[in-house]
Amino acid sequence: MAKPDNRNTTEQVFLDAAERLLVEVGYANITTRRLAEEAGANLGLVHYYFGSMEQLFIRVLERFTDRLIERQRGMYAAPVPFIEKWRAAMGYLDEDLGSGYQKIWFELQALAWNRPELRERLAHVRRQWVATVTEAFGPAMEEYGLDTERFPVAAMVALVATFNEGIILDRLGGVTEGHAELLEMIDNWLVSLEERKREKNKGMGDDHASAHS
Amino acid sequence: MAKPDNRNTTEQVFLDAAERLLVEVGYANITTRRLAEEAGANLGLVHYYFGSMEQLFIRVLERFTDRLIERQRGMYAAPVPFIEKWRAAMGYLDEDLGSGYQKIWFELQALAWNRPELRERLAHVRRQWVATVTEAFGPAMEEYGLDTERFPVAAMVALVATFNEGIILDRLGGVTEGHAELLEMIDNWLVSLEERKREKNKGMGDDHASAHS
DNA sequence: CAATATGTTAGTCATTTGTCTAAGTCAATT
DNA sequence: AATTGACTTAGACAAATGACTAACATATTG
Repeated sequence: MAKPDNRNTTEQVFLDAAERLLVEVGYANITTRRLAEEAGANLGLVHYYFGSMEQLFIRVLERFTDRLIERQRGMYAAPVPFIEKWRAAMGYLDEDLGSGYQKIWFELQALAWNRPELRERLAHVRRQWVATVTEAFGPAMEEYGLDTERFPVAAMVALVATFNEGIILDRLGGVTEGHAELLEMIDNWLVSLEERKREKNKGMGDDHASAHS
Repeated sequence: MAKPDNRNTTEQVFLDAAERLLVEVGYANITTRRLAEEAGANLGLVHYYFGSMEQLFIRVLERFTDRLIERQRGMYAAPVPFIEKWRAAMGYLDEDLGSGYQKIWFELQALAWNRPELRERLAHVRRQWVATVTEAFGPAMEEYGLDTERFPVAAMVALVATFNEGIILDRLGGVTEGHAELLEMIDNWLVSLEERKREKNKGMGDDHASAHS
């Protein structure tokens, strides 16, 4: 298959094929032969590169989660207003559905429910995700003047994390009812918070707002 | 196995065994032989009663969702204050985790991602769930004096539905961080809404509040 | 060029899989 | 007690599975 390059290439070909099959048929229906066929490679190579299907799935998970965290970090670290980060994040909901990212992600989760080894890594990813979002939420909530006594940052982050997962789960099941209303409600709320913030800033010296353009 | 009773008994024995295996090993690791062993029944009976594993899973899903919807309906139809319904619903989050209900439920969902036939039924259950919750939320939000223009009932129901699913998903992966804070935040909020309601009622004639005890 | 490490192929192996059948058991009805 | 029908059993079958190996090809290095 991948003659010109080093060992890494064929390995990636297998991981790519595995991701495609996760989208198409789910983890339970992936066999060594099916994987080899999808990768356009020989059956024996699966054993040569990964040793077993179990190890292959671990590699798929590692590569996938690395990319996921990197993207998440990049998005929230960008120097743009919070509402734009939010909209970018919500945009991924649609984008990732079409690309099959979410199917891969949730197939790996379902696989991990029955493999303690994988669960550990999943939990780790989730912790990094929460940490990243928390870093963005803390300052944003302060800017917006939200009462973090009544609405702790940890609670808000947990709310966002869970309802995001729920939305994805719904969509994988073909359900979209209520999603648009929900996202619109939140967006409207953020817009009102932005407006309130701007008025407040104006109240105590508007040199900050006007000095920019 | 189940000699004394009619055909129904052995069938239920298989369905019970299937649920137990869904909890223990997941749908992907259930084979006809393993199922028969778990049920303490003969291998051939699987074919006799269900024809195939596919059909068996359909029966498991049907029985399970029927019970789920019935419970949900009963809970929200009870003539108690909304906050009590809410607390009962949140109580199920812990209860169902211990009993394995959530594992069964999500294994069936994961199975359905790759079986259009099952997806249909899942979506149907979800619609009934939303309908039931909406019936309880509409009146409650009105009582609490929430602005349903800014916070549409459909959006709030979708929020609750999705974050619930997300919490369950987290817990199946062994993650519980932030959940307590989130549930506490919501509970506090509901308590404050209850108080506000009581004060408002007092303001416009307190015969309603005092005439009770 | 020879030697060596790396990558690939075709094919084998023992198990396990889902499905199906023919023979058997047993209780209720006639 | 014989017959009927529902229920159960042991066993068989082809097909598919994961794991593995010995031989071959290729590229890299000395």
